[in-house]
Amino acid sequence: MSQRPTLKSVAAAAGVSTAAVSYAFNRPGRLSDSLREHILSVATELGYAGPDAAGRTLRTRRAGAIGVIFTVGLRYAFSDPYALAMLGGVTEVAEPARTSLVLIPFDLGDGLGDDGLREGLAAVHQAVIDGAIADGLADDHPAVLALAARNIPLVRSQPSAAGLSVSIDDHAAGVAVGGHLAELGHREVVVVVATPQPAGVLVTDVDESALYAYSKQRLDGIRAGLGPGAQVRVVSGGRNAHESGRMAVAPALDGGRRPTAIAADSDVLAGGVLEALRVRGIAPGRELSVTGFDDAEFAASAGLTTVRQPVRERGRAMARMLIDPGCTERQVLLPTELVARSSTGPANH
Amino acid sequence: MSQRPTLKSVAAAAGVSTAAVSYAFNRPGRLSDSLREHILSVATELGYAGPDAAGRTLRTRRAGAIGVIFTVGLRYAFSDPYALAMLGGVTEVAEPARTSLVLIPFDLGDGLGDDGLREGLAAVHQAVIDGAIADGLADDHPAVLALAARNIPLVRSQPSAAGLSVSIDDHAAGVAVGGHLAELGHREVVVVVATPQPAGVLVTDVDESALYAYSKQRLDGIRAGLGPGAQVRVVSGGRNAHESGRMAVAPALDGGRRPTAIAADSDVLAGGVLEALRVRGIAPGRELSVTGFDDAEFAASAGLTTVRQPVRERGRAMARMLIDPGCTERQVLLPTELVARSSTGPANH
DNA sequence: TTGAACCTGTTAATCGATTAACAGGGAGGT
DNA sequence: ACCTCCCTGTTAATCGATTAACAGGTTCAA
Repeated sequence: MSQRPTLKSVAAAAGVSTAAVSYAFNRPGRLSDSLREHILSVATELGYAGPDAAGRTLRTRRAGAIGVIFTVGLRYAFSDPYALAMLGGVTEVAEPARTSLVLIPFDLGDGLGDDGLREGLAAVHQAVIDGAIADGLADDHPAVLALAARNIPLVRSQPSAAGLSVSIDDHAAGVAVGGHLAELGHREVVVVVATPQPAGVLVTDVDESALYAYSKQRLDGIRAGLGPGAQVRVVSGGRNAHESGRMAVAPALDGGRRPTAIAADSDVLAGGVLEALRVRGIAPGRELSVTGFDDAEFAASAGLTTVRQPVRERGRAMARMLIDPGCTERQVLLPTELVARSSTGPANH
Repeated sequence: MSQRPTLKSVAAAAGVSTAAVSYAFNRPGRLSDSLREHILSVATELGYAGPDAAGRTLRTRRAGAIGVIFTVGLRYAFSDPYALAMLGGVTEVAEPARTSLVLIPFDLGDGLGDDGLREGLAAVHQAVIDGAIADGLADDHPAVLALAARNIPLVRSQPSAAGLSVSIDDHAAGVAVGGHLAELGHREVVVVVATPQPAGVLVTDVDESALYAYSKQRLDGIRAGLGPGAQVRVVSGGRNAHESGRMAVAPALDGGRRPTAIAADSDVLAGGVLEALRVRGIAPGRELSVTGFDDAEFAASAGLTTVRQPVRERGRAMARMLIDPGCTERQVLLPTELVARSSTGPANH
């Protein structure tokens, strides 16, 4: 008696078939007005608010939601300008389509046991979604593999054989940065990247095979753009955050030969680098060149040389692929553009 | 044959019961190692990635996800500092609990027909969640009603008879603002609020019954704090955004008698107000007083008098109520504090 | 008068999984 | 020799809904 009301119990109480109740909620017009009203009134009387979401999703095989997973821990996403712009783009498309956004956490933890891994990916398996977006994760990342194994459409941020993707040419963008620095005469460059570690965990001897996929490509591009003979060191201050960039400056400058340029993997990191330089009284562009990535809002006013990419449009395109049935594109390549500003200058003053 | 594999088909292929397959994935140890491995290998062979989320959710009645709905259109949330701080707090609790966050869009549209309404709330009904958070919406808002009718726990941002809530005393905070202004001698005050309209839609003659619940309370508080005889006008520039605050200044100053203070409903709005004053060459605090709400990060450096509230903690507390089984609190009241800075000063210079 | 077409409502199969209850067989204790 | 307990695996009920197919009754035109 005190059970939660269901379609069935409403039908019983109203003296009709379950089909009728279902129609009353989902297809007004399929029933006579009088019966529909009767059913609806019985429903409210019983405190029945409409068909249960789980039951309906199982039956119709439609969840009305798309999932999103990130490189960055979910709790940091809300302070990461890149992630926010991306999500904003996704929402622009999802909201008018009445589609919910499911932000899915995952935690690979330290225990690498198979079961521990499945545990950390519980939310990825559990998420009730019609499709998913994986941003920044490599194709062989466990969370991406888990998502790909579920037979739902998956949009990646790098082109992947025959799969859906929205990407930029990270390697070419890296070449542009490297080429720009090479033209200015830079031969000693430190690259600052984000890694999955918490912010503030400094890694000077970065294992390049463990880099985020996009970082690796940009790095290779920078090396190619700089040409042979250039010295490139990689430093990380943890996740993609202002603080990480700040922390990375000390090991960049103090260890061994001093670089003439620092190339950061994002504008947020570059912002931290610039701040650290200011504290040390080093003039960006004159004494030391700095580059960023993304062309975030503050980059222009900070005079930061960076690679512009249409982040918001990226989110839109990714969502479109999942939501718009008329969308036939499967692999979108977005343009990038090097924007030279005052934070870069000649290596030999 | 080309069907998506299911628990049943895997069981058939492996020559075992469906129960065995289920246990293989969910309860290692319930089966002998040999059988488990056999099942798992058959599963991978068939391309079966594990139990289907929809089916499992229906059976277990657990979704592993909580929903969030906002006052602000979802696509704006990602640029609203308040919303971001709130979401950040929610995530701090949800992520370690491997719980997904479902951002639910809703659209009341213009057509007020019953069916149109149900249509606009489709995502609210459809969302597969274990509980939900409604922030900023009044108890009688259609989206909140729809959510409340689903028999899942709902956390509101205002105390509501016997329901879960995490709130601040908006009225008292308003009184604090009003009292502060009254002490300084202000008798003509313009209150700037956010309304559901898009940014940039100016409303000078605000219908107070249509205000967001929290706005209404703060407004009443401000009136009470100012005491009898004070003149209060309400202006809105649309949704909670910098731009809205900027737009609101013209009608605030130009219409009729000139106020000596502007009280904004959020720091973001206040930021817009300050900018507009700067353009007009009016000195905040000396010629015209300005107050905000929230104590956002930039408020201190901008010298903005505001009401501090622990937004992040609010998100955490809301999430805890839904996720932590050991959480017994049902109605949490968070503290607020008036922070007087340089943007307010005596009315009679 | 005869169908055709439409309106309403029902029957019953199905979506994909979980888990209490049960049962057979060995191990081990007395 | 007998009883109990543990280990593995199965049976079968159930979670809450959707919808193709069908059927009885009207309506209406020819």
